Amino acid sequence: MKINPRTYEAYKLLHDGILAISKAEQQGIRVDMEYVEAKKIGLTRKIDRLEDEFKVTNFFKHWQHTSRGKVNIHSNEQLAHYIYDIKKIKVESETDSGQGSTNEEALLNLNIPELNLLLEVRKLKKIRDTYLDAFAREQVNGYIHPFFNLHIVRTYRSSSDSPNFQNIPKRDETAMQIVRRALFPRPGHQLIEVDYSGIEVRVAACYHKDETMLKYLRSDYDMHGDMAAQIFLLDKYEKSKHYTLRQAAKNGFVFPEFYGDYYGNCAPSLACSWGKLPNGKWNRGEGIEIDTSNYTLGDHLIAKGISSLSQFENHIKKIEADFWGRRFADYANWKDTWYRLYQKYGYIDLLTGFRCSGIMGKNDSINYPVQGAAFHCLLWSFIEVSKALEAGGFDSKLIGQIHDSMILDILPSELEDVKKVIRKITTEDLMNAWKWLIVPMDVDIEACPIDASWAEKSKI
DNA sequence: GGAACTCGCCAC
DNA sequence: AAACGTGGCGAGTTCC
Repeated sequence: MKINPRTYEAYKLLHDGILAISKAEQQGIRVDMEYVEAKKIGLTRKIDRLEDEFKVTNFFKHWQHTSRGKVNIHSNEQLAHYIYDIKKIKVESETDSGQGSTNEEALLNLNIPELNLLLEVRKLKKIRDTYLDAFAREQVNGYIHPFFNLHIVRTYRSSSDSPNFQNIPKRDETAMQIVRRALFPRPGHQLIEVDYSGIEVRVAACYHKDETMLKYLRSDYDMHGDMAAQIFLLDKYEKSKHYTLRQAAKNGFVFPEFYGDYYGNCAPSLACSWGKLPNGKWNRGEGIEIDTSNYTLGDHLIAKGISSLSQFENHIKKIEADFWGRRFADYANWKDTWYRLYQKYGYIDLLTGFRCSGIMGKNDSINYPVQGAAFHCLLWSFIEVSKALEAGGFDSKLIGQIHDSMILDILPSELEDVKKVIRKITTEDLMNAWKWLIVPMDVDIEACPIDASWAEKSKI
């Protein structure tokens, strides 16, 4: 049987990939079990205290009083029934199945102070029961060996389990500190993480080849800064003053739009992050300062003639039209063409030789090939780094991977050499291996001090 | 008593 | 016309 060379190349990537990954899995990550056990006890104490505090509130007493059986304060079904059926509070947001929502956002919107206790308990239980328990359960002789699967995900990305090493808390400072404090390198070593910067945006550009996007990616021009200026009506974007707004533009508009979201979702979520008053006007007193004075974003937008959410939504609608109609018109055209091709043939082919078939919506057909090929850049690099470390007789080892990054356990005296090896592979060698990569690639490297936990990672 | 479901929440 | 992509996992719950 004749095999398409592209298919063979894809097969080979998974074959070499799983070999490199299995070596990392064997290596494992050290866990401080004394710390884990002590922390679990501490968290349990805190959780018990918060639960006791909750159980003497009028809110709980009424909930229990109106309930047939014994209330389980961790049952969202019971909570939703009490809030929306018994207390008859209007449902503002629903779950996928159409029930009244009890997630954090929904509960905060109810403005019931007692519920903050429940939310705090949820956070602590998540840390204890999902992360610390998993480390304790999965560790063997003080090391966990997370699995990294290449055969699960529809997009040909990876997944991880037992324990999942790809969703360790990072953004929430408290959760991050508690959980990452449990993970260590081998004695005398240090942990480092190497991640590709903006890899999905770059890989997407290799599909659509949008002229404006290529310019952004091949130069120092700042796409998110430009979008911040447009969205927040700044005369001139200045990194020192407007960095928060740049983050808001990036995470509240640009990325959601790339994933297929639209202004109807983006505008309200952008707006609520700096405080919209109940009457729909901007809150003058609070919000993000856009310069060093007390002049807030609310003040600024009102001055620019946007004083209500509906005006802001209309503003974002226009920006979206400009975003896809003018700024990234080639990109938008590619999305249409690409989806039509899927509809015609029933499958899509990735730049890395993989084929996705099955039922897909438009967003799926656009996102799958990007997500998959972006991960394959990481996987290719992971394989090459694994081979290079072995061939070079290094004692530094790969220990894991998180979609666009690799994590290593480093012998400090090898750090500089390992960094050189990695930089060459991830930038030069990858570009040479895959000619479809038409924009430069770049990696950020973060490191922990010697013998320090993974909570102490910082840019180097 | 386990499979399968919903919901919430962690990551990229 | 529709409207954010991919996972893993714990707890509660229901089904068989």
